[in-house]
Amino acid sequence: MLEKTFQPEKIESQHYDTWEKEGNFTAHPESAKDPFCVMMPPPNVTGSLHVGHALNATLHDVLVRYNRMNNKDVLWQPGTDHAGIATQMVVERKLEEEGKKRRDLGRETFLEEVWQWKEESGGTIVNQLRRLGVTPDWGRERFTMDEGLSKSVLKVFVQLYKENLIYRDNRLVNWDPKLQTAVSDLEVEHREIKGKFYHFRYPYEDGSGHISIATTRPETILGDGAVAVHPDDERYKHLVGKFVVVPVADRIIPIIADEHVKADFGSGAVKITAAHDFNDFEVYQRHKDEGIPLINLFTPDGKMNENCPKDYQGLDRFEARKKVIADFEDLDYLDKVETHVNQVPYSQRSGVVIEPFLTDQWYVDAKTLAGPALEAVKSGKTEFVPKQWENTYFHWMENIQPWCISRQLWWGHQIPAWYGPNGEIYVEESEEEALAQAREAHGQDVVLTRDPDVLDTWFSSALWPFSTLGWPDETPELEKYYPGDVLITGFDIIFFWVARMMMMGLHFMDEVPFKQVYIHALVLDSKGKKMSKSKGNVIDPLELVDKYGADALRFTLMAMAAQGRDIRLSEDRVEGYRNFATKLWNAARYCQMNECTPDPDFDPASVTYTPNKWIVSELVDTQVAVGKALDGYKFNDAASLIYHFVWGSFCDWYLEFTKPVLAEGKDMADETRKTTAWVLDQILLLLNPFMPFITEELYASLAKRGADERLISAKWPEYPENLKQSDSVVEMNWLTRFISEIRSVRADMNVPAGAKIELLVKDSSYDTQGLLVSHEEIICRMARLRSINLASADVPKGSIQTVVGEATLILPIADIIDLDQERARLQKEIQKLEGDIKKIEQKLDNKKFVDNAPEDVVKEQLHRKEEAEGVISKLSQALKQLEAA
RNA sequence: GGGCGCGUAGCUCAGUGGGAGAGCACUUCGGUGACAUCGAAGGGGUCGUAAGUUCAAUCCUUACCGCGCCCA
Repeated sequence: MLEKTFQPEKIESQHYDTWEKEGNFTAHPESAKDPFCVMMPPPNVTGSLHVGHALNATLHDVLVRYNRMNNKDVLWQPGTDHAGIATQMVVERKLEEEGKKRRDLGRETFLEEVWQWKEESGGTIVNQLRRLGVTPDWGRERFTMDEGLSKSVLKVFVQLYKENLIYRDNRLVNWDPKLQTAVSDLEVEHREIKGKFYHFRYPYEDGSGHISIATTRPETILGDGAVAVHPDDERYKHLVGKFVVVPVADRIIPIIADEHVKADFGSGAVKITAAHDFNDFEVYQRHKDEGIPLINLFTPDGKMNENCPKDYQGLDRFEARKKVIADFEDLDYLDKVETHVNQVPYSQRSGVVIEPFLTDQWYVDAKTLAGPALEAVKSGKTEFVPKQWENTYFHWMENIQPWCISRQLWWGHQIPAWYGPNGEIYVEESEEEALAQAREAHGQDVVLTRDPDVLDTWFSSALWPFSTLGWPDETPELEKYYPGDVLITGFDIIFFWVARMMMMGLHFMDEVPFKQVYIHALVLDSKGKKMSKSKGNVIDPLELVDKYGADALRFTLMAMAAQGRDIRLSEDRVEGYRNFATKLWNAARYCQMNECTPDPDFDPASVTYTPNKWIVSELVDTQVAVGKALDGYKFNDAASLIYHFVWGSFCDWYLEFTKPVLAEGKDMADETRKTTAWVLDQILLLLNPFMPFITEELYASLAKRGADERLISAKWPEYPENLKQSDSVVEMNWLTRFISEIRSVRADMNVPAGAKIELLVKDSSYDTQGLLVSHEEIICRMARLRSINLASADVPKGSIQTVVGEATLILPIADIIDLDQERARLQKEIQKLEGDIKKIEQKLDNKKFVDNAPEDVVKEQLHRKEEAEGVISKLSQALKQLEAA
């Protein structure tokens, strides 16, 4: 016998181990089955599981289990990425605690430390994922730094270089002075900061006066190369071509005209510091010939360098700012200071203010690669779900910038570029090849130095859809599983990852990496705020698993995964779906107690008892709708359909219908037992992708099955068409309405819940009388009646009356009820119906409605009107009798 | 500033060109051989505002108000 409640913690790990041990997660490239392939977005190897991962993994798992049951050869490719910056930071911090510094250890020793850390701690998130019951092919787990993937990275880099799609360039990058590396545009967070707007005066070289400029970054004045004004600005037109002296820096710079200057902002004159501002750099490029210097002021760690006046050198950039202001004030060139809100770039990685910095870096010609990637989505080869995300993708791709792929780190794929004695570059997959090339060029052996930088982590992630399948080797996996079916991820990495996989996939495989991209929600806290450690509103998915079970968490996430809307997760919902699991568990317990055991020879098409026919029909409807929902990634619809079928149709009604039959061993008892058992089995099948643990446990508990017969390897049910019997649906709809109506008036009239009362039925049709006979026991039991009798024209005084269809229901309980209350109830009911009729009549009186609306809509309104009038007439009669009493 | 999305019951959210829905919360009743992590019944909404299209708008269009996110 099953326990009274479901205790997830007792069975979860055991089932998981069994599934895995039996090889259920394994892909079979050699099999003849059609493939279904999804790629896990590789989490950071430093990461630990948050709710976003839980949502992503559950979405994958539901689809994966569903497709497995649909006889697909499923590959769910798992793995982690090496997270260059994050991992290096973690290990550096750990070394610091031991009093060691990265640079003291040297590159090789440091990397050994990182690898060691990865071996010990890198598996955290992967193990946490297992707690959710998700089933990727763990045997194929990959890591972006492992041998095969590193080989792919080398090949891609070299090939792109040789195709002129990777090049070296000297331009401004987002520089993180703390980490001392370039970071991606996408890793820069613009924060609105209340700062100061400093207005300074620059005197004209000829001593004829001064021009005012304003800046939020006074320290960059030391590197000013020009003052720019708008060419049409009447105030300044005559000054263009003049020179000004930059105070403190003591440099003479030109006044230039550029259309991008906003005349109405500040004084209308702006300083141009080309080496320290992206906009200024663009101005500089337009005016290179006008003698504008390009002066870099900083050292890589954000201090003032040798290009600054002596007394500035070595100062931190923020100290320098204060000093510039003070020096201007001393010289009386400080006009005024305003408070000002401006956008300040911060590094997401280190949290310090980003510095636009002029350096040599490696770039991918993203614009060229973006062409086919853009076209593939436009032509529908790859399709976003929901579709609106395509606009985000298009916008990004159409405005794509050169992709800076070099990082000044040690942890990552070291760039395969070697520099010769004359600074010439050899890009090859190995040092030997580079040396050979150099030997050829020089006619003798030369010493080469390898570029010390590593590649952006996303460079290797971009190759994930084919590098994990063995590329560049021509493997059976690559042949079978590329392109993948669907990529499931959050919108926040459309740029980082999706776009780049599209570019690389198309360039190297000549085919899109996946046919669909399902963009899922962000998981927010219950107040709609992003979860973050600093806000302290992080919900730990594993705590929820401990408290409510993995199934409850999974089901909650699926029930809330409506397309195009973020998820506000609250514990109440998880608790609610835990209750759902308990409900199912107890329904199974009922089946077990009543010996409803699955019969392999049972044919659901053969049932004759109407409730059995009905539940089978309802099940068929549910199965069809769930399949449709899943095929369209409507996970919330699928979850809700199963929920309502199980709780509403099966538990609340069907099992109650079976009670009289089973308790008293009626003719239909055997059929009903088999039907109940069969439907429960079908529920377990349909629910399995969502709640794998409880369903697997119940499946094993409810029948003797083969040793390896498990839901994880079962077939998704499909039913023949003849299982649906709509006459049973009509009949059961009548029955549930009939029972509900009696319950409702009983409660309204405060009839004690335990009181068994008599029911009289008047004006019933021949059909209804038949139904009353067939379902007498069920009605009596569920509506708590003593007896059901047909009434003559005389209604006992002081009865409650109500209407179902053509029949009037009479509950003669004058001794229990309050007649005034009953009068009021009837009046209220009549009023409501009259209101309905009025609305309908308004429509029907409108000639345009009758002429234009589809015929069935008009008919329906007529029908509704007649029905309401029928009920009113009966209720009015009841009211009259009451008045007479 | 540009783009996208969202305003539906107290809360969290589904949904639809033709009778407003769910879960939770709330109220009343219930200790009945599956289940109190439960059952039965009930209250509660001019579907953000205004105009337009339509026979008909919560749904389509436009504007506005409020909120969120992304990009500059």
